[in-house]
Amino acid sequence: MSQNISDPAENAASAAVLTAQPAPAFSPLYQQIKGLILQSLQAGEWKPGEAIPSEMDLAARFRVSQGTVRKAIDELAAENLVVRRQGKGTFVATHSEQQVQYRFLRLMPDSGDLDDEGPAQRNILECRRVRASADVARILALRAGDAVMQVRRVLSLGGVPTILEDLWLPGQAFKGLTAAQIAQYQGPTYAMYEVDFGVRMVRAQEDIRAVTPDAAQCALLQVAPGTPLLSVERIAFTYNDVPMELRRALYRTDSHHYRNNLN
Amino acid sequence: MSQNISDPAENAASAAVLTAQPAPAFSPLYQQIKGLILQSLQAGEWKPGEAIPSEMDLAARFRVSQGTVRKAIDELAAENLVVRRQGKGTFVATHSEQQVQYRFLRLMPDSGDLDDEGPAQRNILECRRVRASADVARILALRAGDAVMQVRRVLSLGGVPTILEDLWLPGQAFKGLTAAQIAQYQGPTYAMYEVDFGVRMVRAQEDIRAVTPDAAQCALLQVAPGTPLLSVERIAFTYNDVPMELRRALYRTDSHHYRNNLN
DNA sequence: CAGTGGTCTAGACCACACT
DNA sequence: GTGTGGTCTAGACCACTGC
Repeated sequence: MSQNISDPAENAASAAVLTAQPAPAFSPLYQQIKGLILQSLQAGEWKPGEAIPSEMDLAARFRVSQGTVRKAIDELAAENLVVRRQGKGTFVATHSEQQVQYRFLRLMPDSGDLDDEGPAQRNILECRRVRASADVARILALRAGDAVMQVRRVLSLGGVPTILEDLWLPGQAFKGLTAAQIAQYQGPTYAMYEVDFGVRMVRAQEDIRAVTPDAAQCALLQVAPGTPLLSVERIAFTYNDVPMELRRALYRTDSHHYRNNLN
Repeated sequence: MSQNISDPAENAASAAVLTAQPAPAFSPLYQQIKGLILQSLQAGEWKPGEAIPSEMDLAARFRVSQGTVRKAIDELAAENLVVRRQGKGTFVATHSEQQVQYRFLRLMPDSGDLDDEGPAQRNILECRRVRASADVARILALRAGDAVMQVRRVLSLGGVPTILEDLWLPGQAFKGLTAAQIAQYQGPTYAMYEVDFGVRMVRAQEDIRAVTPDAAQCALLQVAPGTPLLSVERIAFTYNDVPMELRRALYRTDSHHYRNNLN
């Protein structure tokens, strides 16, 4: 089959691929299916934690074979957008109820496991609406001066203040965010974003440096002046690579380390 | 088909899965095929850069359908052990001739690309045979006191000394390694391991910290005393998760940063 | 038991590379 | 053209979950 497909569930213009002239823009059927499922995820047709239709149902809906739907879902699962559970169904991935509680946190205790230290204790120092500086605006794809929510907090692991981080969130999408909301929420902050703001983080990128903290930072992390810290700048993205959060954090690495697996 | 498979190319005992009692140890056919291909890779039946037999050939050899072989190879490709090239064949992955020259190096210039800075200039300070300390032995799965090769070098990017690293390699496998060999080899050091020692690194793990270098380290990297540096401890593994190299490196992060993508 | 995802097969056809 | 990997289909059966 060499034609493109559209979602019968949509009555408007087809979401098919062939657009302009230059390239034939050949795209395998399963990629098109993947795109359509992605649109439904993005549009919130199925909420995080919910099951999406069975492979047979989707195959019928898109008028393709089950195998083609399967390959599309395989890729979505590989990208952690969806989780397959044999015998039960395929579910929209969520930062809640996930085995790995902190999916994007690569900090590990030098011995033992993160879970041994109990849940991270959050100390919110600040949560206010501010105007985006030039660089924050650039990273979040906003205009300088646009409203952003800024949060500053200290995370303690095993009772020791270990992470000092500033978060910036687009003011539009995160209107009404409060310090209490962040402090009280059980589980990952990214799970709260899903529940309270309908924003689901899908991937992130971190840039890491070694830095010397200033006096204020030393005080907050209770380290001696001159102690080197890990500077971690994280940009988190929703669907379609839209940046939705900037974090600038300092990690103590005296009893923890940043673990990265390379393949 | 619910039985296990063995490689007709081997006349000895089957490599099948069923071993002990407790679990039926059910393993899909394609996993068994994957294991058999893995054994051949490990045994050097096909060398890095060479093509492995076509899917049809492998299907015939293992007496399964092409689709089953395909799924096995899909996983091997996902783990970067082989590379598929449409119209040409499937090739054993290699650290040479790979698009990404430095597969395990996550250091990026703050602006531009690593390639803009030209090839890294290697300055070998030391290359000698020593006895493994307790911690080096533990990491490399040797006994304390076993012979290891130790290398110390400085890598300069764009003319600036940026990485100071010590390498430890099992003395057995890397007998005869010389400073000249490391210095002269064009391309990644991991490519040299393949060519000169038949050792292929398959994955790695890095533990990262922020540290303050001592006077000697400052001198070698030409930084002021007190400059914070990134400490990167990397363990590189061959097939079967056997550790074959330990690197302890210091990265300058004044004009570069460590980039990590999280999914 | 029915429904879900997971495996396996066999065959057809397409896209790409080399010759 | 021939041979390679890549896509798509249709159908059978297996493994797991929950009613």
